[in-house]
Amino acid sequence: MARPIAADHGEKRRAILAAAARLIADEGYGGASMSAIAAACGISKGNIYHYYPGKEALLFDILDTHLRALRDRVAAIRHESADPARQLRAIVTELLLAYEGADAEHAVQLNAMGALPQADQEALKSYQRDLLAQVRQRLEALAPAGVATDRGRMRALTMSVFALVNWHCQWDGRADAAARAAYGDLIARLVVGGLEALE
Amino acid sequence: MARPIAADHGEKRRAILAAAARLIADEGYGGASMSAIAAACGISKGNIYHYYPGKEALLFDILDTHLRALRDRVAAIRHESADPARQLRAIVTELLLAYEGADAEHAVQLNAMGALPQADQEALKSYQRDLLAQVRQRLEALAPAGVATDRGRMRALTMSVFALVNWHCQWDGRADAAARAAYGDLIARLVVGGLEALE
DNA sequence: CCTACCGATCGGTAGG
DNA sequence: CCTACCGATCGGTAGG
Repeated sequence: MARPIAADHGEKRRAILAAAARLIADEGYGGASMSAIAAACGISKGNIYHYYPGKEALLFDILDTHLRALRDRVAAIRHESADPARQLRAIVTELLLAYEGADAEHAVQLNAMGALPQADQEALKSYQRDLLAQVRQRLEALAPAGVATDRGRMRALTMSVFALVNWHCQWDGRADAAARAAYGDLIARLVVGGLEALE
Repeated sequence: MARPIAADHGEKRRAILAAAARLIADEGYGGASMSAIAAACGISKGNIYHYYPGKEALLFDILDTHLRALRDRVAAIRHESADPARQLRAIVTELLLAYEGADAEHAVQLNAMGALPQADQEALKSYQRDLLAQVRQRLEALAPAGVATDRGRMRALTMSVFALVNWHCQWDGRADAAARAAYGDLIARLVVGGLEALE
């Protein structure tokens, strides 16, 4: 009879993923060695290769898991208001809250995604496109008519919202949930108020 | 008699710096080898150690040169108007224009500055503080009274402006000068309009 | 014949 | 300004 998969298989896999994210965030992809990742988990380096065929697969799984979770969290928001300004605030706040406890994964996205082959990067960018669409949709509803139909400016505005959200960890990575919600509110006000000021 | 410094010493040093910035931007600090940097310059690896005592010194010089140039450019702006909104636009546009042709150095700042010892990072952050002060000063003049005296919110707003400026290369790194000026204008309008909407 | 690991070491390459 | 190397460590895999 075949031996069953160890009961802690999934748990250990998650531990490897978390340790790898932390080390790659701190040391970069090239600077984080498989040995160091293994040591951080209290296992042998060889043992990692039972869970992942190689270092690149580990990096991909970190980003795939992280970005899919972000997309799913934002897609699952039950908007309590039809007001696009409130919906925008709900989305950016949800992202800021999701980054709490995922700062390592977020840093890996910013500084190590380029280490993946182009095809893998494309697969990950589809999650990002879903997120961008959620934001752009609300911005289009909020923008003055002349701006909402300007594809170039709508792209710039959508990217600007992600700039604000994604940069937050750079200057307030240790913010608690209340501070994140307050910044989400600030971002939403800034963008909604700013949009009205565009011609 | 001591041998004079080669006529092309400075030129070669700059070539090493530019090649190192490009490779560290693309591969990360750990992934960019001294051999690869040397090969990109058409010199031997050992020759780099004639110009720099080590890899870290190279990284520091990339960032020191880049950030000092940014600070000096912004400090040298001759503001043609006393209007803080126009001054803010001039500052963010100057930064966006300075990033043109310095995308590698900018990327190194974002993804490899953490590889330096804390003391070196502090030295570099003093340039960043100068830049932040230039922006914060204008935001304080523009913000409603209740906001301008709120240190936490002023910090968040200042960091938000840098989020917008520093994130630009992520989605439009190949923008020409006109596109950069247009985005600087958009950022300034968004922030100035948004500030007025805060209580 | 399977999975789950270990200690040891592979061929190459890193920074210096 | 190069070749030739060093101690160590890299990502990845062997036998048991």
